[in-house]
Amino acid sequence: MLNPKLIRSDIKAVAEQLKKRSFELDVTTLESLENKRKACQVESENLQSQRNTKSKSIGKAKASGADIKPLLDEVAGLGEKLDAAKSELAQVQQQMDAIIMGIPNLLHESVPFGKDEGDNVEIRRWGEPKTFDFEVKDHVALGEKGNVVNRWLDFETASKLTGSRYVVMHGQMAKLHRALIQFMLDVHTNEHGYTEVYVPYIVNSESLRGTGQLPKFEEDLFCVDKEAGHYLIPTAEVPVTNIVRDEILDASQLPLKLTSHTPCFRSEAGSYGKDTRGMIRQHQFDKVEMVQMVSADKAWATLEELTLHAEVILQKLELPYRTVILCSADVGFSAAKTYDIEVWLPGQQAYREISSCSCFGDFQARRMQARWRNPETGKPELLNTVNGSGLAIGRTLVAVLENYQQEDGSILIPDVLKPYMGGLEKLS
RNA sequence: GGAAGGGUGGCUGAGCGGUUGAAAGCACCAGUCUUGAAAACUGGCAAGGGUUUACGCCCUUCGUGGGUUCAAAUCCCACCUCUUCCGCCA
Repeated sequence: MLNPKLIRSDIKAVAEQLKKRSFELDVTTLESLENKRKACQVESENLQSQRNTKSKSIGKAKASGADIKPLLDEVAGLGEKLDAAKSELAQVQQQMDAIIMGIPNLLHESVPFGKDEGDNVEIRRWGEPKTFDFEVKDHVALGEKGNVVNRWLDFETASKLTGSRYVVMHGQMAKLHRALIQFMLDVHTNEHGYTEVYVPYIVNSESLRGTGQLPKFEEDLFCVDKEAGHYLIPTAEVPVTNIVRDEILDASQLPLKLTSHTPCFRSEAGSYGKDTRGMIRQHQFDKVEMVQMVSADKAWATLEELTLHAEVILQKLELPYRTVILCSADVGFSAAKTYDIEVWLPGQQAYREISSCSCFGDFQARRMQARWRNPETGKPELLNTVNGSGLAIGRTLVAVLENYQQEDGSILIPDVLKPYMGGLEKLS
């Protein structure tokens, strides 16, 4: 949520900035609502104030034994007028809130302008895509060996159990998947200073509002209980970030660096034809997430730092990747700036997103009322939130399979994962 | 699932129809004392919003939403949530 004061005081500038992400702000509607709001609020506060003083004087009169009847007569019609004014104000405010909650975050000035994802800009590259002297297979082909009770990657059985876009993993493949999780959590907690957290995989709608998934993107979510407003998490970002909702942190608690492994659930509505083959786009996938809550002055540096934390994982796994900055058309609703990290997939001969690291400024914090107390002023200030995948487990598994494949279809285990695989050298 | 008791400011915790936005304590900030620190003492200290050039003035907020009343932290109803006990069960 943008600062309502900013919208009020300089709506033209806000509208201008939003144009960069092709968002048309309805300035006329907003301005007229704002005028109405002002009038309504002054009106209802005046009435409220009148009633308060009169009620107080009744109390005093009663205490001193005076006759309160004339005073009661004075207040007679006030209540109804007040109710009317209040409900009008509430209506106006509701309309404004609905608009304001639907406005995306302002982009950081360093975000390049673009029309679509093709305009994202590569900013660095690490590692060389390996050349193979045999015909490479993609992960689906590599995972095919075996049968219904031991196939490495079994999409058919998963669709029997549930439907499309799920997977069953068996044996060493399931273990490798788990090894990746352990490895990433260990790196982030031991080397990058994050604290591991375990969180619910189902959250309420307030949490989803806090991080910005609701009200605008409900169709992307799996709802498990409409009445209770409970949804499966689309990312650990939601429960982890909302830990600080309605809290005022002490300066000594910053930066708050949390990491969490969770499954993620996405309906993938609107991506019907996309990535239907294999594990790239699933309704359920695991992810290790990094989240940092920091003071405003640290936000941008934190984004750089956190992005490197994600890159370190790929470096340790010796997987070639590149980092791109998302252009204005591709940055998500709540983010002010986003780096995507794309890993090289020999099976696709392409770099594919494996992590997305974003700085949200105070956009999420304002929705969540997540603050910290600045000792210099003694006043609470909104936190800034930064988060990123470190990394998506399923896609990392795909990358390991495809990059470490051998001609005979076996898979070498990356050195850093061997300790997690009981010293195993390769999957075969 | 049944029973009982709670949810109040950054935290602990009083208040249970009317100068209570809310006692007290802790924490925090400033000062006195001290070579310095601690202790002690003195003072300050909620958040959000409106309005004003400004001092200020005003409104809202005691889990959430309704209701009663001129007036609600305080009474009534519903819901959420926490604790304890019983039952059931990973």
